[in-house]
Amino acid sequence: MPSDRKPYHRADEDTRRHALINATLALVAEGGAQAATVRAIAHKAGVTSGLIRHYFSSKDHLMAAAYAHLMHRMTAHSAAVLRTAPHDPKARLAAFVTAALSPPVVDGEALVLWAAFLQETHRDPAMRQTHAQTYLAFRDQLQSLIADLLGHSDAQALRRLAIACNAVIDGLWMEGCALPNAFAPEELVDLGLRAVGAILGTDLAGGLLQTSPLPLTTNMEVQA
Amino acid sequence: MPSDRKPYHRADEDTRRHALINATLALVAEGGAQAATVRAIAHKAGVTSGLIRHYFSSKDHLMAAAYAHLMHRMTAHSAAVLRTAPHDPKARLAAFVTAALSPPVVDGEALVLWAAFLQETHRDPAMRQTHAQTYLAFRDQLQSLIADLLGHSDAQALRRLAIACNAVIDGLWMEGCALPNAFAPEELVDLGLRAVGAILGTDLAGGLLQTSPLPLTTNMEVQA
DNA sequence: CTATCAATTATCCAACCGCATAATAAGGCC
DNA sequence: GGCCTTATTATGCGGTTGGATAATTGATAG
Repeated sequence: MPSDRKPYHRADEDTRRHALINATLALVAEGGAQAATVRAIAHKAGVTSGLIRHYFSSKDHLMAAAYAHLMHRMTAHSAAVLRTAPHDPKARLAAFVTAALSPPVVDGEALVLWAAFLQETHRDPAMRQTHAQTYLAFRDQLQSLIADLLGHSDAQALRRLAIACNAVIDGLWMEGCALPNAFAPEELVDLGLRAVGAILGTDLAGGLLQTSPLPLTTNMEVQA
Repeated sequence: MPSDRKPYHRADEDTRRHALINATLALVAEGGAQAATVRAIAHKAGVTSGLIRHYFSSKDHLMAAAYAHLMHRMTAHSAAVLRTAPHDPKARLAAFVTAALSPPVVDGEALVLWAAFLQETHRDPAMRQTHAQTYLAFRDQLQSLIADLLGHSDAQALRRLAIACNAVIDGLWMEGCALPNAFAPEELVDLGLRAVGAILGTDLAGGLLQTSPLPLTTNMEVQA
C-alpha cells in the first residue's frame, strides 16, 4: 500500500529554527500577530505544525525568539556601522544617524513588526527584557556619540540632548517605514542629519550632503 | 419555576455603543487585539455577547468604530487647544506642541492602542482611511502653524520643516507613553519646545518656561 | 545491510472563536 | 393594567486554535 505521508529530509537544528523564525516574522509582518498561527508558520516554513513544539517549548517561546532575532538584526547593523566609521566624532554621529534612517533599518515591514511585538513586550517578561536592552542600548550609544561630539560631560544636559535626538530619529524612522514612497531616496537621512544638527547646534549634514538645496531652516527671518 | 435569566435594563443606543467601544479599547490596551474577543468585550461592557451584533454588524465594524473613536478623541483635543489659543503664531505653535506632549494625548495606554490598531490599518480599508485622515491632518496643521510663524511660504522648505518637527513630536510622544515614569512632569513638553525651536531656529520655550535651568544645547563649545 | 535513534509527520483533543437564531422580558403606549 | 415592540439574553453551530501524543521514516553508525 502506497504511503501518503509527506516526504521530508532532516535538517540541522539551526536551519529549522531559523526557518521557523523567519516564517513567523514574515507572517506577523503581512498579517499581524494573529496571522502567525502555528499552522500558518509551519506551512510557510515547509514543515508540519508539530515540529514547532519539537524546537520551541511553546508558541510563545517561538514568538520571543523571533522578536529577539528581529531586534538583534537591527542593533547588529548599527553596531557594524560604528565599527567601520571614522574617528571624527562628527562623522561618527552622522554615520550613526544615517544608518538608523536607511535600509535595512528603515523598511516597510519594520514598523508593523515593531508595533506587533510591542504589545507582547508588555506581558512576556523575556520579551520585555529584550526590548529594554535593545532600546536603552541604542539611546546610550547615541548619548555617548553626542558626548564625544560636544566634548563636555554634563550628564543631565547630555541625557536631554540624547532624548531629543533619539526622538527625531524614531519619528523619522516611523514616517520612513510607514510612507516609504513619500520621501526621496536620501531625503530622510538629510532631514535627520539637519534636525539632529539643529538640536545639537552643529552642522552634521554639511560634510556629507553639501549640495542639498534646502536648508532645514534659514535662520534669517525668525532670529531677528 | 424561577428564571435564572440575567436581569437587565434597556439603555439608549449611544450608551450601549459607547460602552462596547470603551470596553474594546480597554481590552486592546491591556491585552492586545487578540484579547478583545466578542465575549470579553461583552463581559467588560456588562452585557452578553449577542448584543454586539445587535449594535455592530460584525466584530470588525466594532473594531473600526473603536479606532475611529480613539483617533477622534485625540484630534478633537488638539483642535480644541488651538481654538482657545492666543493669536501670536509663536504661542500657538507652542500650545500645539504642548498639547501633543501632555495628557491625555500622552498616556500609558495610547501607545499600545496605536500599535495594536496599526496592523489592522494595513488591511481594513475603512480603518486605513481613518488613519490617513487623522495623521495627515495633524501634520498639515503643524505645517500651517510653522508657516504662520516663519512668515514665508516656500512649500518645499515648509514641508521639510513640518516633517522634522512632526518627527520630534512623534518620537517624544512615544517615549513619554512607553516610559511614563522616566520624565519629570513638564520635562517632555520642555524638550519638545526646545527641540522644535532649535529646528525652526526660534525660541519657543522662552516665553513659557523661562526658569528652566537646562538649555537643550548651549551652542558655545560646538559652534566655534 | 541492518539496527537504532530521533527528526518529522499524522492524528486527536479540549477550548475558544465569531456568528446565527430562538427565547424572553423590559419599558413605553393607550 | 394589558399589549406590543424590540432590546437583551440564552443556546447552539461550524471552524480554528495551541498543545499533546502516537506513528513513521530519514539519516547514521557499525
